[in-house]
Amino acid sequence: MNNLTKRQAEIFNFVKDEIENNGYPPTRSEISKMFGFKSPNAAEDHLKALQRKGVLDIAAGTSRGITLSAESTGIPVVGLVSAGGPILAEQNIEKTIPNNPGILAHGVDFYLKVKGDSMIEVGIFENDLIAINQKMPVKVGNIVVARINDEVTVKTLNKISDNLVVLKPENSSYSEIEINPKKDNLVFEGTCVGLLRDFS
Amino acid sequence: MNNLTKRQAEIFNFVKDEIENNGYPPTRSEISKMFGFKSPNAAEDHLKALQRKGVLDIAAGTSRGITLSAESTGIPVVGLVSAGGPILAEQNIEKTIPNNPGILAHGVDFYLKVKGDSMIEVGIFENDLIAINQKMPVKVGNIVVARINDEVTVKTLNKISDNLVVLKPENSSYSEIEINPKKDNLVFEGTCVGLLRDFS
DNA sequence: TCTAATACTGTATATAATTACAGTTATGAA
DNA sequence: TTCATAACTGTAATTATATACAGTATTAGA
Repeated sequence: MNNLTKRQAEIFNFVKDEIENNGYPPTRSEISKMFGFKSPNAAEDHLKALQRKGVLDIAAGTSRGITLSAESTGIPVVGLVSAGGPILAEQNIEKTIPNNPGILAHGVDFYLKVKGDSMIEVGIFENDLIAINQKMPVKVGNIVVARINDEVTVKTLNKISDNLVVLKPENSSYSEIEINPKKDNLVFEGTCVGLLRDFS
Repeated sequence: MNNLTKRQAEIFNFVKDEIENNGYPPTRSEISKMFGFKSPNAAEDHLKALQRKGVLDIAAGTSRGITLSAESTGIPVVGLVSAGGPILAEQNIEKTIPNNPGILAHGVDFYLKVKGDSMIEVGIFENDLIAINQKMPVKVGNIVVARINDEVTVKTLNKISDNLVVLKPENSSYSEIEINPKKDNLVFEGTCVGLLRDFS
């Protein structure tokens, strides 16, 4: 998010949660009640700040006229880039697509656009979007997004130990990748929790 | 929907669209303005009727406190059943999942849970949910949901003419299905516009 | 045929909600 | 130090909104 203060982030998250849980945005009073403000103007000030910072849109003279701005809504879609740096860096984000809570069993932190055919035997095809959860512990048997020396790849995790990690492509014409995490720089970016394909 | 009158359906759809487009529900005045009512009470009456019929929930004393009820939100997921009757009949609906406008390029009328392996070569696997659009014209080359004499199947449409329709499984161990629409009862239930897979 | 439900108009009012203005205190940057 | 920003309190006013009550005309079902 766009350098919100801690407090602003709290307010923002409350607004977001209220929209998600209630189906409509909160009023200034409801925000104030939640945070113990004695004046609705405290909430008003925060909303204005959040609007200034571009994460909220506020319709004037409209009760509950708060919406999340385009930037703050949506889940980023990143390409399978080989470059270094954080996978969610701005320059990697191709677009964002609306959040869809409740469709997949696990939370989705970002979507990764698949390149290549190394996973076709489990039905992951080029240009599919795979939904990635960054917080789940990586587990043998799961499909993971791994970064090996700044190269990002999607494979099934087949073995994980102190000095050997085995990543298995799901395509019999490719061979397994063996990594020694002590020698090579290996980072797990997340676990694949879903797949989205758009036929068009 | 639950036997709404034509007018009630119009109001309902307006409320639904407003929530989708604005991010928050309309007021009675806004509804009245839209439909040309000279009294906000006309809207109030309709909302009460929609609440009585179970398609809306209304929070008392709350501005814009309108939410779509669980039944009226969400897209149905149906199993690939062989039984006759409409595919979206209540007994076929396994569950509903939240609507996710904007993720797929085309509208989704329902999701179909895939059985079998006849489409694995295009990455459609057993238990995948394929997103179906019922309104798009069926086109050669697209993946379609077809009902042949009360049996529902998912295949690529390879040829369509007055007396021959060819459906092609995307798995080399299966053979093409040739249907004479004049002899066999063939109905296209829709076109596959997306795919959703939950790894869990 | 009677009755309930539908689909409104018209009026009115309490209250829900936005939002401006005037302050206070604390903090970090110029 | 000075100034802008953040994070509030407190008050108040306008307006946005929900919602009741009293009607009327039409339609659909029992």
